[in-house]
Amino acid sequence: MPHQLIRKLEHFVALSPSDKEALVTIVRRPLRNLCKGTDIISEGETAHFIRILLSGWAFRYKKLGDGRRQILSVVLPADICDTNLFADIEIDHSIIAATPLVMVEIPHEEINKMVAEFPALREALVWDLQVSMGLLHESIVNIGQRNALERMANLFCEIYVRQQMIGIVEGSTCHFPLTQADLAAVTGLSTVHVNRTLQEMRRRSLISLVGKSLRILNLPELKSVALFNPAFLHLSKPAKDRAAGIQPIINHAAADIVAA
Amino acid sequence: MPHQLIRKLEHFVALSPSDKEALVTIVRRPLRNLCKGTDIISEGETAHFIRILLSGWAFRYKKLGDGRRQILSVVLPADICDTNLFADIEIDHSIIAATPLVMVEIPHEEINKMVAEFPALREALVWDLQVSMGLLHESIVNIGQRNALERMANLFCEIYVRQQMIGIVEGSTCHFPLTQADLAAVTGLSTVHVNRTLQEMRRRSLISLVGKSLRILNLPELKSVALFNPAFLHLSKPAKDRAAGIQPIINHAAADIVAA
DNA sequence: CGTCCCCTTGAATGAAGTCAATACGCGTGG
DNA sequence: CCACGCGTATTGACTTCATTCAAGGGGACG
Repeated sequence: MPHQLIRKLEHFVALSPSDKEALVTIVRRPLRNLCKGTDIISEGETAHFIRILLSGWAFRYKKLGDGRRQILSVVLPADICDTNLFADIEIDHSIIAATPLVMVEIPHEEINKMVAEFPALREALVWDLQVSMGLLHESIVNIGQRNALERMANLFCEIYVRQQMIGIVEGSTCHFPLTQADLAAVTGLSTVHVNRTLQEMRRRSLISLVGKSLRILNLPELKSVALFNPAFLHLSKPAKDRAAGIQPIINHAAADIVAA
Repeated sequence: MPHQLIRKLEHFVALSPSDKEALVTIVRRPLRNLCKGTDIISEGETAHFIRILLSGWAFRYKKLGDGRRQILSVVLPADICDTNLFADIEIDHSIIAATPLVMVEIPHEEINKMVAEFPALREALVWDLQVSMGLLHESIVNIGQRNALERMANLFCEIYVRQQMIGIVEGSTCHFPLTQADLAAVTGLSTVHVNRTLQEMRRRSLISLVGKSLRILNLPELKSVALFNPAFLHLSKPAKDRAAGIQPIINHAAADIVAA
């Protein structure tokens, strides 16, 4: 499982074997298994550790006083649930398991020890946090400016590319366990309209979504419909590093991701 | 000017006189004056320092390929423009001066030196960053779930409370230099609908907005219409500290803010 | 005095929401 | 093996909220 985390972080910063070793070591601890629907963190709690998702999906969300709910972002395997990496802090939102999931909890003091010894890992984690913020930015633009079709297209692009970063897509197909009601809560649309928009996307042969499996039928067209912009992935700097020959293998992977 | 920054940070963490002194010292450097409409940072640039707004307002925004623009957040005096405090990183959005403004640029190395010597300041800055993320969360909920009236009401609450935190409101009145077109770009509405919603708010005697001045006529009602939730301000922990008697003066100020 | 920007207004249009009924699996248990 | 229930997906008809288009008004400023 830590392979996915390593794979993701290597998109940001080159990691030495000892960096990776440190990462594997710190993740080797009791796992927590949660059922779908369980709260991982609730608004108002104080986090004393960072939680890393090893498998399964989760939702970061907030509720309005009258019960309306908005999903802020989708948390995928190898993602860090907490927005503060190095210190205890109270959180302003909740996270709930969208599927059964496995995670580890690492106390801040251990993270701090680790990054003190392995500066590349600090850099990688900070970079990862910037990507999380970038996702929030994209989400605001998405909901504020894009119409239903563009919004959904953009979401599918985002999820697909993020899964590509951790190496769990197979060709044009990836896992996608969300219901239409989930999609509605992510995009700020109604379930009915999500349903109709999905039909429109199928009619246009952009995607197929059966069971829990998403297949991108026409990625260039999907990206174009979505006005998709992968800038939030913050890949360029390490892409440059790699272009200089530091990590040719990853370079190739990054090229896949940013390519149209 | 640094008073406002100190005042804001004291809402998060108690600062000693030497902490404050360090803050004043680091801010004492050449000021940059920018005209309204000038870009402070553009998407794709790499930030080598953090920029602190001393006076004036700015917009954090992203553009879609076809020109549509969404404002991600409003940057107020005493706010930090950059989302990465301690290291150079490429940014995924732009910031533009919404009014004429004054700011300082502090190299990351100096910030790092400062927080190494004054840990309370590190804690305060990290806390401030969490509030920025909280604002993004609120913004997603706002645009995704609230209707036009609720959205605008929420925005006015947010701006009012944030200005209260830096001590620049006078009674129920505060500065508000945005045009209706700006409001539209923040809320994801059209300018026409912003105009009509403002009329509705005036009709209901919630606010008055003349010139560049916002007056809250009925704060409880405005908060209730907005389903306003100040949790994103992350005030509770230090509020508890202060309740323990550490900083009675600020305690009082915090009480003002969180009070209905 | 004209120009530009911002605000305001009306009318028509359109995108998305709501309501309500129906259909489809799928697992459970009789 | 079938009946039942439950969550999820689909559909139609209608409503509503918000956008678009277009025009007019007011004030600041050169």
